[in-house]
Amino acid sequence: MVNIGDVARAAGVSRSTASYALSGKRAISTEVRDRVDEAVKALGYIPNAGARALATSQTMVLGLLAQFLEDEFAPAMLQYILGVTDTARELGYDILLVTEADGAHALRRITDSRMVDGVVLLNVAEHDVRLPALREAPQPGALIGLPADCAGLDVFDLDFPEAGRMMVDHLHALGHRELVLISQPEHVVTRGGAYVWRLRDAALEQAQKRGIVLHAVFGESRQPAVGRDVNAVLDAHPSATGLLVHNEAVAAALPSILHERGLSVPTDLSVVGRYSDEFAKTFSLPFSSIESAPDRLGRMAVRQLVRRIGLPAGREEPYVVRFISPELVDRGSTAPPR
Amino acid sequence: MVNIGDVARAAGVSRSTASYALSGKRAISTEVRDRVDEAVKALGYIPNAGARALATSQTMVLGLLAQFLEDEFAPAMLQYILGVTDTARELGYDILLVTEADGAHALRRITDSRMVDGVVLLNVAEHDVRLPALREAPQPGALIGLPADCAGLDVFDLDFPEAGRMMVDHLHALGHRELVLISQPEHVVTRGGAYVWRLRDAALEQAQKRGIVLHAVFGESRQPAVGRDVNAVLDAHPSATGLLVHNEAVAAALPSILHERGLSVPTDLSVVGRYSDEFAKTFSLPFSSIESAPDRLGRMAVRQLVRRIGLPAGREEPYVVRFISPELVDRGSTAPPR
DNA sequence: GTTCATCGTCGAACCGGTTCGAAGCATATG
DNA sequence: CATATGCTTCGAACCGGTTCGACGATGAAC
Repeated sequence: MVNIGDVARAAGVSRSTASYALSGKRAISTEVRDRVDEAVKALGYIPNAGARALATSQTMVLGLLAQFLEDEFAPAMLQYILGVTDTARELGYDILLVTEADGAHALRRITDSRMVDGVVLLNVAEHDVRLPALREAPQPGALIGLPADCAGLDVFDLDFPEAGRMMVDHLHALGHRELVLISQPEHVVTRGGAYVWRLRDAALEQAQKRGIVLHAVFGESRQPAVGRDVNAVLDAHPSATGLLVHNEAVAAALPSILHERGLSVPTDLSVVGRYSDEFAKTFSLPFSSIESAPDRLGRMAVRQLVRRIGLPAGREEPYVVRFISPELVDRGSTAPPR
Repeated sequence: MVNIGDVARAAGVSRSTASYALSGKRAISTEVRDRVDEAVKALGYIPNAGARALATSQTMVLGLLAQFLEDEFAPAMLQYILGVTDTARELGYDILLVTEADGAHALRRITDSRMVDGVVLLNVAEHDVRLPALREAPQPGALIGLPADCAGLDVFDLDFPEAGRMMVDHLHALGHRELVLISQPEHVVTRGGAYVWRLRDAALEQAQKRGIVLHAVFGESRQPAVGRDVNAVLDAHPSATGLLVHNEAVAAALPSILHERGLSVPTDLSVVGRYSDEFAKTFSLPFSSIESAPDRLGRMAVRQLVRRIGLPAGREEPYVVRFISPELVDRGSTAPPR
């Protein structure tokens, strides 16, 4: 393989001069620079990443730690991953994707061996076991998902409480007085998915504030349990006129279920969901919903991470915790109750 | 950061001895080995990946080139990715995930800079532009998806022609004599997704051989076009008694569509799909289908790639093209026609 | 009591970049 | 004419591992 020595020889200069000509870190005569550029092209020279990493202690690679937990909706994850990889590439970074079950161990491995310049954590839990490892790591990290303790970390997430309030207010304003909220399965919550609680608590509080009834239940995430469960919920609350769905599997199954029950939307029942735009498009869900914009979160996290990596040693900017505001996309699935 | 020199000093030996003690490539007294192991633990030593890559010209990283093409079903991709990452990790490799639009360029970048020891290509097209770049690369590569020319590459794919024949034969055996096949959108094919053609051609041929009628059409992949299109297809072939669905978006939309038309499965219409098991579970599709087992393909590709990486220089084993046999999972959506 | 293997360890070189200090040279300055 | 200045370029050291050749010590063989 051709190395910088070959380039230097072909251009008739020393290795250091070739290096400076390419990096532009010192003044080089245009004549020499042209000769070096020519040699690079002629020989097809591409710097060796390992050698460069060793010399500069920069790998231009970011770690992306995704954990695929059972009973969480996997396809949604892909949107985050794409947001992260695309943005990273725009900024000159590649992505090391880690899906190991033992996230803390994997994190230590890639940070301590200096394979990456920084790390993005996906699907962060309330008390995420990866956080202690990340805080000890020599590289900075950014989180997608809000944990209990954000100290020393940049955190990005959807404003779930606000999403809960918006869903309630939207239906309240239309005149609804009894609603049902179907959340993710309860074991998603106990495992640390606090976003479920945050939306739910805020929705309950807002309902109380508005003086309306909100039945909050946990849904299933797999068929055939989903169908049975949703039917049971609807049977249990026959007078409810609005449905809030914070559960992709339930949302996906809902059109068929309502059809079977002879209910039409929004005449018989108003429905508001909470899932990504991409999800709605792919599965043709006709429900108004609060977008979660996973690609935007990925983009923000990488931007901030790269900014922090670029900070001169010693200088530490304040860490940010940033929530994106929920937006309700109207697909015509809500109306005043009958 | 602690390096091997620190370990050597703590153990009272030379750097080379410490290295040999850790790698086991030369005989070392148990006493020294224990002292070195102790020092490693006490100092928390983890070798620098860049330095090791430079010295050994092995990075223990595999490149994974995924391309997210418009109008192809993205969530399916995730299953491949997981099969690849999990298997790679089992074999000691990490994964560099590349999703750049210009795949050939990205491939050259990561191979020529020696960031990876090998490459897995996902979603390979009939005349994939990445293949010339891969053939010139110094590292081996494995493909998931069958291109026109497999020379010098290990290739893995589902046996799509056999899948097409199985779908036809299954319904033919039940007594059906007029079928409709809905494939992926036509522009997926023209862009190089030859698997669509391979299944379709084999199905048509098999239908002819059995002496039955098969109407082969291309479906849409996005709502609301999917719904309109499927309804039009059903209207156009009112006497067809069986439906073959090689299109995730159509499969996902089908339950609602059939419900609206007042058709029940399998009494009025028999349906056979072709999608992954995971897809069927997540979206509660009640259709018998041919599994594509994306995780198994990912696993096979990585296994073979790692085997080839381990081959001593100069020795070249014959390249393999391996198809996994389709399996029809019966979910009770087929029956003799009325 | 030499000679010869064998075993365990060390020093030095190497992988391929980057970067620091210094040196050569032409030109401007006193 | 001697010195200062700025612009280019070079040599050498360094990043942190691995690996080759050599060397001293120990025990066996003759």
